[in-house]
Amino acid sequence: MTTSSTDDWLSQLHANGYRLTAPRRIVIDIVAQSQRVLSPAEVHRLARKRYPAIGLVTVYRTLEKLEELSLIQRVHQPGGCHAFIAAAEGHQHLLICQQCGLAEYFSGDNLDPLMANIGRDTGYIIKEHWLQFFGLCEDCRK
Amino acid sequence: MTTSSTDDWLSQLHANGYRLTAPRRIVIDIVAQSQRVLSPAEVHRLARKRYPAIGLVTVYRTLEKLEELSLIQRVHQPGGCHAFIAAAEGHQHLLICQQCGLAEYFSGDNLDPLMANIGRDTGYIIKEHWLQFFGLCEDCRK
DNA sequence: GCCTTATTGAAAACAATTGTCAATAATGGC
DNA sequence: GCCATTATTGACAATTGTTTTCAATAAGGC
Ligand SMILES: [Mn+2]
Ligand SMILES: [Mn+2]
Ligand SMILES: [Zn+2]
Ligand SMILES: [Zn+2]
Repeated sequence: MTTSSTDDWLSQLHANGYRLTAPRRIVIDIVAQSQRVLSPAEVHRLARKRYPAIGLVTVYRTLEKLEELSLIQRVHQPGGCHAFIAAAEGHQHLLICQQCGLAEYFSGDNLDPLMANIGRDTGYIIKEHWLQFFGLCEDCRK
Repeated sequence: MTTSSTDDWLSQLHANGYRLTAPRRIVIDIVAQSQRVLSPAEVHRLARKRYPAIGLVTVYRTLEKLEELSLIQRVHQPGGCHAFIAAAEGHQHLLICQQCGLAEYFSGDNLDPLMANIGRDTGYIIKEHWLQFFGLCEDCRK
């Protein structure tokens, strides 16, 4: 429980007037260090290994604050939309392993011309876009 | 309750051994004719205007069958992922109005080179992609 | 260290969805 | 058209995921 992003998140929470408690530190460390998307229930399961008394409600409340501070983002998948992962710096998109949830950010989509065309053709003002790739990570390809 | 796609969906249900009942016909007509994404509760509200006795459960069950036959697809949005809309023919993506839910399909993304790059760089086998645009439709721009 | 007040965990409340079941009605065969 | 079979319906209960309530606890500024 002592790497860069964990401490950074803790500082940001503290800077926003939130208190740094033991259960909160653990939830934050788990999510900040995870390379894969995690649901609240999964975070809870992992957190209990380190702090058996922690309640699922505390996990929800901590995730809520992290999302509010844009430190994490919700991840939508065909199977459900209840997972979270550390937010990207800047504009990036996710590539997610369908098997294990391992996630990587990428950038470099070139959607502006397409959005311009579609906007013109449909009369919509396009404000936002979602792009996500799904596949199998190196390990899960076997 | 008598346009092309409605009748087509009814035939397909029938062809798959499902019975054509009054409540089912109404749910199907509502979803088949809708230009905007609808949640189960919204479908239920609309359906009750035509068939007051219809239960929400019947709406869920009908949507389930329509999804199973790939006649509708679930729509994910920042605010929630419980909406449905008529499925696209072929590979297309959605542009959705953030205000009223009016939806249009588009195609023409050119993501193959990007997917090839990302796949090579990360070691993932990319199997699927999601792309969605969000904005304001002509009416909702005021 | 002390005091204020945010935070915690347990339990209850909510909301969305799914399962159970007896009554009803669609369908295919006659 | 009429019947028997059996899928479907709606009311209600059960689940699941999430939020609220509340008294007890413990951060953190002083
Ligand atoms: Mn982009
Ligand atoms: Mn595409
Ligand atoms: Zn994997
Ligand atoms: Zn609109």
